[in-house]
Amino acid sequence: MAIDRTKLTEMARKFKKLGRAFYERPAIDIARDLLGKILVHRVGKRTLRARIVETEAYVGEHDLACHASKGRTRRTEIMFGPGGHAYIYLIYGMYTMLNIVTSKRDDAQAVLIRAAEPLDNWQADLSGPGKLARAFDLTLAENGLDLGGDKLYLLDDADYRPRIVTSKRVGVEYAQQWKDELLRFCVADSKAVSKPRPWFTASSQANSG
DNA sequence: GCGTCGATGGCA
DNA sequence: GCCATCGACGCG
Repeated sequence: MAIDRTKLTEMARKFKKLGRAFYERPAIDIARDLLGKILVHRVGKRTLRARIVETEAYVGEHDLACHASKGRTRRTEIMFGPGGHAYIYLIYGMYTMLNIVTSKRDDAQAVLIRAAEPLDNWQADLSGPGKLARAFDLTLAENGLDLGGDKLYLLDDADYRPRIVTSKRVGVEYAQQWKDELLRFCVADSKAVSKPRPWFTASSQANSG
């Protein structure tokens, strides 16, 4: 059968790999913009793909929830580098968290990828940062990967315009005044968003399906 | 459905 | 001694 040239051109326009210009902006903007984007990890013969539906912004050294607020250490060094790299760290001795380093060199900001909807008929539960990183086979060995490469990267989906809900970040009770900042971003009504779901109150969540 | 608890290891 | 978590367990 003949190659559908029109369709290929359309796909190329719609699903462009995100590059330097996208990443070298503030984390708060990128956290919003990443909703609906497609995360890709090529591991062996497999290509794992999912649509991002939940993120959190960690906005710099002054943000007490941001690891960079501890200053430059071996762990946080990657955050102080240029945007467009993966910051992956171990938490609770058994889970890794995938973050996207944003902004420019010496401005340590990042976006945590918290949940996604699997694509390509991939049956996986990606509703939570630990589950997502595990399913995507992301370990400390992938820390620092350049998202401009062909191993781990993000694709735009130019026509996807989700409705967005903001809420407080999860698990940062220690961060004093920063714990209540609305820096968590979710695709409204996506079933893949992790708990607590920001669009339900405690009681309505108990009464729903 | 909801609260509580413990696993488990890098890092400062 | 902390953790940007998760799943198992007990409750009534």
